[in-house]
This record gives sequence, structure tokens and C-alpha cells, in this order.
Amino acid sequence: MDKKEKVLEIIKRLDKRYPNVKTALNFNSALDLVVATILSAQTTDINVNKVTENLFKKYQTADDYANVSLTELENDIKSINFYKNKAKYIKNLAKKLIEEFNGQVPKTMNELVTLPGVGRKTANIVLWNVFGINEGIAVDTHVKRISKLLGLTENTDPDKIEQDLMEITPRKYWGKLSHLLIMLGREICKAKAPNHKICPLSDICPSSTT
DNA sequence: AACTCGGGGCA
DNA sequence: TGCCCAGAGTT
Repeated sequence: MDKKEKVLEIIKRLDKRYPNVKTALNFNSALDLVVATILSAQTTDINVNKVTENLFKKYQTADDYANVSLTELENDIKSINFYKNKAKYIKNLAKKLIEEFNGQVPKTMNELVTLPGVGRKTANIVLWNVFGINEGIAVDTHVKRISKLLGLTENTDPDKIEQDLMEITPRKYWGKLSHLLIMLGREICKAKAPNHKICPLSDICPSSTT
């Protein structure tokens, strides 16, 4: 089974395990998801969803974020890690949306990654979950780890991993694949204790002994 | 390529 | 108490 066949088999099995997979971050708009994804860096989606439940009621437009003081925004996300950095990102991002994008979240990778705090991972999450666009593959720590375990890539640089995955995966599955791997990473293929016994991929996984 | 930001959850 | 966690920017 070459890598292209392997990816299709992985998608087929995980799709059955996680039907209609999508981000676990709660959002009502593109702006919500941009903010939620920035907040999610190096933390858990559970922590983020706790904060955004109230945050998204208070801040509904780019203007809402731009018009509040940095200290107040920091306070509103204080339970999140790196909250000072993230508050700065969000405020600068809101300004840029207003100045250059008419207050709206852009729909292309090239534009999204110019926003403060938004890298390819965040951009891919937003593009796929909000607009249904497959422009790349979101590579987070889960995707990074599992892609190597499965032998789909040998690289460690997220951008190279994304390139590798894009080459062996049909474009229509780009967004879905990353989310399937993220779900697998959260529930089964955990960083510390991968549970091979309940993993639907154990028989085709080089890292499983079973 | 390595370093920094960092509070909350859970064992 | 100690360790880990849906990244991105800077040096």
C-alpha cells in the first residue's frame, strides 16, 4: 500500500469513527473562529470554549475588538495561556480587518496569513470550517505527531509536513483529513499514551505492535 | 532552528 | 507539585 492508498484508507476508517467531523471550537461567525483558533494555541479546546461563550456575546464585530482597551480584552481572556500576546494579536487583527478588509474576514490563505496571530494552521481551520474551502491542510501538534507515526511524512517542519500531506491527499479531503487526525489525537492517539487497542488504524500503523 | 510567551487541568 | 496542552512571532 503506497502513501496515497494509505491516506485514503485512513480517511475512510476515521470518517466512519468521526462522521461529519469539524472543529471542536464553538463559533457563530468567521471572526469568532479566527479569535477562537488564536486562543487555542498551545491549550485545549475545552479551555477556549469556556472563555468564548461569554466573549463572543460581548465582541461580535471587528469594531468591538478595536474599540475596547487592551487591558479590558486581556482581562476577558485571562484564563487562557499566553493571554497578553493573544490579546495584542486580536486587537491588531481587528484594526487590520477594518483598515484593509472592510471589517470582514478574508477568504484566501494569502490574505489570512497577513493577519497578526494567524498562521497557516489557523487560516486552514477557518477556511475549511467557515467557508468550506480546501486551500491547505491544518498542521497542529496532533497532525504533526500522527502523520509521522503513520509514516505519511518524515519531516518535522509543519510547512513541509503540510506539503507532504497535500501531495498524497486528494484536495477535496484536505480539510477533513486534518480534522480527523486531530480528533484521533485527542481521543485515541494521545501524545503520552497512544491507545493502539482501540485505534481503528492499528493494523496499518508502523508504530503499533499489535 | 531555537526561543519565548504562561494559565488551567489533571494525575 | 509537575507536566502537558487545536501556534505564531522574533531572534
